[in-house]
Amino acid sequence: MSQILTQKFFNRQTEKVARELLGKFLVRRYRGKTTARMITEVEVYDGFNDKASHAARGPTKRNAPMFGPAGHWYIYFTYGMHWMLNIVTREAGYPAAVLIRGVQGANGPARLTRFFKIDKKLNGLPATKESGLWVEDRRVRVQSAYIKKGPRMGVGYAGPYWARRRLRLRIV
DNA sequence: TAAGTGATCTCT
DNA sequence: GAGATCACTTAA
Repeated sequence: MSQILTQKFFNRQTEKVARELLGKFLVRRYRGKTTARMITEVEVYDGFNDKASHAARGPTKRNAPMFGPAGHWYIYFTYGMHWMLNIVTREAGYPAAVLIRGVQGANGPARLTRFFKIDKKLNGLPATKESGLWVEDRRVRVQSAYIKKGPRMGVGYAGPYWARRRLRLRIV
């Protein structure tokens, strides 16, 4: 039995969503084939004040989905070759998202997007079957003892406070 | 440890 | 319009 996560799931506190996303399944339907992998690692980017977030300096063309409603994808291109996948949380107007950094068999945010054939075509689309990329609850329970929190990767530019906050969660 | 790679952002 | 930056990966 599996259940597709709806907007309601994502329209909550970002840290809570991130915590509960661990153990859920990222599901991709692409050219007639469906692939699913369990989410194993995520990072929180929450609010206007988070200096590590793209939203820290207000809305731009790129980060627009972060300011939109929950349950939509925010996908951006970086380092000239990598796509990053985020799911938007919280209500419209409040910029927040969870970066999906790893699934079983594809560790690393850019590896996972390559694995699932994810690019800008999905940016801004909702996490539903219609868009071809969504998240399912397949009743896997991840106990807190198996979740490790640590500082987010590659955000040293955000200053010590925001760089050190333990907003990266992964299953160990 | 460092190179690769190009869109996006922030100034001029 | 130019220059810097970048929520990374790979190969060494």
